[in-house]
Amino acid sequence: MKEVTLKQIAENLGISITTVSKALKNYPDVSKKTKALVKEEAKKLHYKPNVFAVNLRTKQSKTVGLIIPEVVHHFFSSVVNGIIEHAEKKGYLVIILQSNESYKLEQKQIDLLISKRVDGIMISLASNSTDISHLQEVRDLNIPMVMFDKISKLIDCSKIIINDRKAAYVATKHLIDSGCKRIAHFRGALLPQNSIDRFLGYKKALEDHGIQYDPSLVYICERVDYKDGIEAAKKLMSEHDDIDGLFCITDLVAIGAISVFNDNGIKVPDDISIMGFSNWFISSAITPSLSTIDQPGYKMGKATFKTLLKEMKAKRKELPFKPITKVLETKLVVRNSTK
Amino acid sequence: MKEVTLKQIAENLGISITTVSKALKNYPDVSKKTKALVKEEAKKLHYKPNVFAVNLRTKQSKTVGLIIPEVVHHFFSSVVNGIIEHAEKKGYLVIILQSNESYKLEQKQIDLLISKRVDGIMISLASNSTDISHLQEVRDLNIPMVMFDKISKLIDCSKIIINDRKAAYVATKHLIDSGCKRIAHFRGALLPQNSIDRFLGYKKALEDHGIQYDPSLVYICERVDYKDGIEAAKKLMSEHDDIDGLFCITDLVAIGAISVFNDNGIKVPDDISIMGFSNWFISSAITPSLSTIDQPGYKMGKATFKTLLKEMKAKRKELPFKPITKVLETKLVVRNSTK
DNA sequence: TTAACAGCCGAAAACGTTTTCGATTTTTTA
DNA sequence: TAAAAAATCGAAAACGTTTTCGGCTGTTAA
Repeated sequence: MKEVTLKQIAENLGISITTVSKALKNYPDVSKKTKALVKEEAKKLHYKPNVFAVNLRTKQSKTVGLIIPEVVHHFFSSVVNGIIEHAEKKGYLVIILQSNESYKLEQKQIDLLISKRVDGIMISLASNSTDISHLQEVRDLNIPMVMFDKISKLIDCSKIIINDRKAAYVATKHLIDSGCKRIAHFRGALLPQNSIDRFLGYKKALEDHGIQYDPSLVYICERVDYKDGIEAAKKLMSEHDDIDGLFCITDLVAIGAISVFNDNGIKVPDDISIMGFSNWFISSAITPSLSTIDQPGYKMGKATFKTLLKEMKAKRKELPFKPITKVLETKLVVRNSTK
Repeated sequence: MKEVTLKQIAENLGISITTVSKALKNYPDVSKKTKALVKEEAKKLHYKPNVFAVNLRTKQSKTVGLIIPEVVHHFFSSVVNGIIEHAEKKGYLVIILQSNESYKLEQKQIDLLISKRVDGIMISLASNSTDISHLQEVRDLNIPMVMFDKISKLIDCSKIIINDRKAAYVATKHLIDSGCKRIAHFRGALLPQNSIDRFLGYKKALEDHGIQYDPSLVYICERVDYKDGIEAAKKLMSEHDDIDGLFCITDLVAIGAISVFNDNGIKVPDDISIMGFSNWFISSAITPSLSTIDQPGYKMGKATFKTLLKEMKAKRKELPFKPITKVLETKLVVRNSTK
């Protein structure tokens, strides 16, 4: 049971390997008759080109790499969804790696992808990635790369993002518009740009609407998850009793907070209005359903791959490529956790 | 700016390519002195082997394929997590494909993976995959394959599963033990084995405990999601008023049902006890928190890859490999939606 | 009749690695 | 000191494809 190769077909037909190869790829200097013959024989033998040889010869793998902080995560899995669907359509396969929010791992994985010779790399940074020499290496090797969501401004490459600051502004403004006067904010860790930007949007909205910014109303959620939300809410309750609005950096944090309020007889949204962020789909399934900002994960994945594709094409044709930055629209989603 | 190759190193050192190759791989017939020289030079030039050439020569890609019905799904993303983590440790990369529960797509993707010459394939079947000729092809080509969670009994390969029937039995028994007499079941579609097995477990538990099985208490949720849960719950409410227990095929269905009961003044668990299935982590975040069956996604991913690895190793050594079936333990998780 | 040309085909190099096997040198043994 | 054994190296084939370039045939134009 041997592999079917060009050689095999050539021998069967009594012609050269060259002609077989060219016939299968519709080169103009092969007669219609031979083309038909070759194609028929290829089909008969179930010929499939050996990708290993093709890769070696063409110097491309038709494979792209994707690094995300977490796989088990609604937003990122939506991005993955958008990416692999469009990649497959264009004949590319996707290798997925998870940095676990670790800078060290991220660095290793970049090396892995480079040594695997993927045609391009898509990455959303780990929160603690401040050193970016590994990313610079990708640029230096002239490997197409697109960053999305969690990006670094220090690297010159294409970027697909949302305007976190603006979105947070809209979220906070919605709380203000619905009558909230004392609005707390559960923010993320101090370093990640997302966390900073959302905080700044919150602050700006307050200031623009005549509400004094009060640092004691801002709580830090390091891991930005359900438990963080619970703890921050408990702390908030013990330290303040006049809060009527809360903007959380994540739906998950918001859900944690809601559960605390539910347990303590604080009515949402009557006593306190709550905004989440992401529109993780479970936010429509809790009680009360959560008002939030829709973060378009699928679209981001799609745009990320399409941009990478352009860059890969340009590279193959040895054309210059100017990195672009695309800002995707977010949407305010009003449900029952706000008035 | 040329690529660094073995040839390059050989020329620099005035020795042969063969020796360089062997030195880097610690062949015994290279002197310590040359080895040191070669390694030093390799490091100096940042030599990285060309995987394309290695693949061609060794006939393996050190890459495995993974096909799942859905990426944006808590259980499957947990499996993905378990797989890619352990694969990376062993030097394998993972290509992820999503069948979108479509048999047609699944078939194409298998072909894709075959033509990419992955070293092995892991797959959880689409619900409507009854024809399994594409899987048989994988077997025929002697490509290592492991099926997990949604499997087909007709294919002779390794399988990693849970005992759905037993788990459903435990879930239903928990309802019975806590005093429920009239227990409804929101099941999945008619075809998928999971759906059938969970239904059978439910039925068996009733029968074993002297409760008459009543077909009118079983509702079908085609898509097994939140909306299905809502609709089934509404229907249940309109058709029956004596239900005191409900076992749902999925946490998501259960959450949908709970929201309906919440809205209609039906107290959970006082009026009706509810069991989910999966222990999707949001189930601890809703009110009331959901009692459920823990389905070990991460462990399943880990076991799936490890089994595949064994099979790949056996193949390389041309040893026979006897497919195994591993049944992972599930756990009853009691929270506040049951008494 | 010759030159030019189009149409068709194949030899051969190249991609970069791995591995077999034989050659050469050095060391050990008798 | 000669023979045997060990240590070290390299030539070359192989993996299967793509592509350049030149050759051959037969037709057309001058």
